Amino acid sequence: MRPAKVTDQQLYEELAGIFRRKGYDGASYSGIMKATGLVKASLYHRFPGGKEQMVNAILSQVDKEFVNYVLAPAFAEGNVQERAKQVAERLAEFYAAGKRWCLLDTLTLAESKETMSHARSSMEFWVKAFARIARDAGVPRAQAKKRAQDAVAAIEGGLVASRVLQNRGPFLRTMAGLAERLTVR
Amino acid sequence: MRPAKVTDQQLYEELAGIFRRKGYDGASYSGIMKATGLVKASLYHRFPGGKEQMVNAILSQVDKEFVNYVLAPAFAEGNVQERAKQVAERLAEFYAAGKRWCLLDTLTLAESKETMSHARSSMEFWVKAFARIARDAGVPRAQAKKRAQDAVAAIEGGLVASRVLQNRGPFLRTMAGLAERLTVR
DNA sequence: GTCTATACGACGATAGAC
DNA sequence: GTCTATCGTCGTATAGAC
Repeated sequence: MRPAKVTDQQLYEELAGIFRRKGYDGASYSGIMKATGLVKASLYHRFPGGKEQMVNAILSQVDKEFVNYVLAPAFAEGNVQERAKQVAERLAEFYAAGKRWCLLDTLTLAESKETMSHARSSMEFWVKAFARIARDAGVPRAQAKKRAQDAVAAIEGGLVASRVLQNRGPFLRTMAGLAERLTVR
Repeated sequence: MRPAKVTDQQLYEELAGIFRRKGYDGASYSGIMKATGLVKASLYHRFPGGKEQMVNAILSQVDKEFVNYVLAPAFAEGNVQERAKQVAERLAEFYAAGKRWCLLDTLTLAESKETMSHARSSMEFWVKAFARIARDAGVPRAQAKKRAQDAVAAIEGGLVASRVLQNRGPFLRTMAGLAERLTVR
């Protein structure tokens, strides 16, 4: 068995980049081949299920990154305000200050049931993390969940508006106000 | 010249539906043919420029609807609160209470320059309408624009979150809070 | 204005050599 | 694990009859 040209990690990152920018249908094999340096047959060797499997692998990978890094402070010990701010910082980092779109947005136009349900789980976990912060700040349970959903929505919207308006302001302001909207009042 | 099977209006609505749900690359001619009842050659007769032209026509059509109906109250006479609420109502109607996605989101993954710049103009006009409401409510100019951008972002995000979570709550709450976020404080 | 027919490249997918 | 070669299907586009 020949040496791998690219590690799984490298491959995942390239693939995530493509699908993030182009969406499911816009991500063609010719584009994926160019980005990864692998030919089609090699890609099918690694992902016998084709694009569908690539997308699921990517979502799982991004889930890990979100759980273990981006959202981790939400479940940590310590001052709630600090934790909220740390999550906001890591989100800004993750989305490259608004220059990267969100896979949960770009992939959910394709009508694959598996992808849809995977994306839903991912976003629900995200909501849970935000709700945890809100509750730790003293917000009642029912209200905390709504607040968390609205905060996630604000981030997604910030990314869309920043993309369409070609102005990162909306995303950056959402990040700046995140801690307050989750914890205050 | 034969009678048209479908009017421009009907055609635009079907096309808008397809592109809204599938995005640019996901909207195939086979799907468009099924939805419109016209064969490929007939579609090329009406839109010699193919999908690209369809998209531009749709965006122009939707612009008209937004300017003349959805956003019209923003530039009307009368109580600001009332006008803001009316816009919110019409937006909820336009997006079918969160069941329809936004073309400005789904079309801006394709990298057509013309489409991107059209989408940007559309969203900028939207921002202007919201800013007008905010200013009429006494918000200073510079702050009004940011507030307007953030409100548009909140709506886009509400739509994305509602789609991914399969729960219209986020979109509906955004609509419910729209008038206040534009006019109060 | 709509249709049938046709062309062709791109795309998704597989077989088999190294 | 990667490659070349190949294949059928689908997406895009046009020509010409009615």
